[in-house]
Amino acid sequence: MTDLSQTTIERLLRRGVSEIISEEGLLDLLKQDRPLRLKMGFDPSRPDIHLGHVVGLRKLRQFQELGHQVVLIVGDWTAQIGDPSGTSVTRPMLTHKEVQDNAKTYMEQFFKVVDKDKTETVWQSEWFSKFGLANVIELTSKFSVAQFLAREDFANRYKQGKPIAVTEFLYPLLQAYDSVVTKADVEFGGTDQKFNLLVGRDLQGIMGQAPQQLLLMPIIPGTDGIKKMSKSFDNYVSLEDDSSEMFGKIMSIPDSLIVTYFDLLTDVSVSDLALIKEQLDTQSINPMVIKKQLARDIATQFHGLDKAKDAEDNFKAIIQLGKAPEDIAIAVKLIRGSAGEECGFVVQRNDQADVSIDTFSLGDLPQVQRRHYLDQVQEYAVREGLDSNAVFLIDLAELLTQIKMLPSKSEVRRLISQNGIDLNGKKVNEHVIAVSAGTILKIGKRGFLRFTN
RNA sequence: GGAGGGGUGGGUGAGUGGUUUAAGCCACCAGACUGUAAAUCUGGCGCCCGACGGGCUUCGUAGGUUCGAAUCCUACCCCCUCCA
Repeated sequence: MTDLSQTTIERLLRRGVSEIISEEGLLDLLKQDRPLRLKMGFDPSRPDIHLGHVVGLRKLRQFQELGHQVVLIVGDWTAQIGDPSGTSVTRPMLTHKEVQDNAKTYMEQFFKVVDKDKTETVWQSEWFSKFGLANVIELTSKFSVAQFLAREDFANRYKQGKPIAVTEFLYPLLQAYDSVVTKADVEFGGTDQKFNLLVGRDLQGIMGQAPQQLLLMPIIPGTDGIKKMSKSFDNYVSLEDDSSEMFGKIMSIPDSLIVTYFDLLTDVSVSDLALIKEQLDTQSINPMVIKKQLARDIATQFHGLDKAKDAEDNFKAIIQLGKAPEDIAIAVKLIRGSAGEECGFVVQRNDQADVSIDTFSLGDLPQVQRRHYLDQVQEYAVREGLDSNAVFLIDLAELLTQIKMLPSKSEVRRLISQNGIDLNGKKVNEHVIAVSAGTILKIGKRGFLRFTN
């Protein structure tokens, strides 16, 4: 950790950092040549980590590589209050077990990026469970309402007559106290956490500690390219996503986001970054190519190179060429009903119990209808060179809703009328169709189903 | 304790007795096109049906007035603001 060359500083304190408070203070700390205590807290009421969080985690990792120590605080206490920020509804209280489970899930993901060996994990309850009312009063007495109202979003909400819950004042205080207990040197957080982190800095000062320095990370836009990445906007890439999903989601970001993602989420060098930017600006390269590189890079970070490559192949096949994937997760086994002309089927899904369903019977149909369907079967048999015994009639509305691929029969009809369903590459235009073993059904852009016997 | 504002489809938000399955926007889905699951354009977006047509349900909850209600009345539930 002795090497503090200009390039190191540049990488550490510029890239992927939106603000440092104070930069001087932080530089001084770095020069002290001792492992710094880097505080990072999380709220175990939301166990999922997405790429938005990864920006900060990568930064932690970089500090670790210089020998510094991460102090991960499990906010099991504040989680119980539930962060009431925004106008979001008060969350239900979590049970102890839920908090435990969430924390576990969170940490599994956290250590995909951050070095576990250089991390000390502490639980808020270690100190707050002994915290009494007297402590609370003492803590609250150190700050004034005016101080809190100075915070931009509080001020705005106050002006607009929007509610501010009392606990919202308490929340930063508890978080600040964490800094005191853990003797944090630097606290990491998104820019939206600025106020909270500042309170920690102040409190440390008031309590006679050296105030922590703050490293604020930019909030990255989600896959929609507009709103910040967040689970509630459903524009996030979760670390739990499998490689194909991750790859695909990144391919769906608007082109305008490519450089930002490269910058914040990969290790491509500054010069390469400049090159990418140049290529995009001058349109000398298809953005898709670069986006694939991005998707591969990120997928590799979390799933390894092999899986990332598979994901890419998968993407090419399914999305770009519209082919059916190799392993279709849902198989529908065709079975003949007792009356011979009826058809039932068994749905077999990966990792799930088989479900047997009766679907369609010609039995009590009027003659015309009956004729029509039998003709379909005949036609299909001839076309595919099959015996008509091998051809089955399937009611798609029934099938797709039963297996919950689509939410309602109306939805199925809608898709059919919009040419959204393919049978072996041909558009389906009624909901009762003839199929045989081996038939592949494509539902919408990404749903696939395979018939077997 | 007092005064007031409000609860509408996934989100926002119009509509204050009939032409309302309820505007617009966002999100979402499909199609076309492309450079991709980007962008753009077109269409769709409560549920059900032997289905180019038909039926049933929906505006916090429960009742009521009316030929007719998201719109009026009553009760209840919930949210918010201001004053104290």
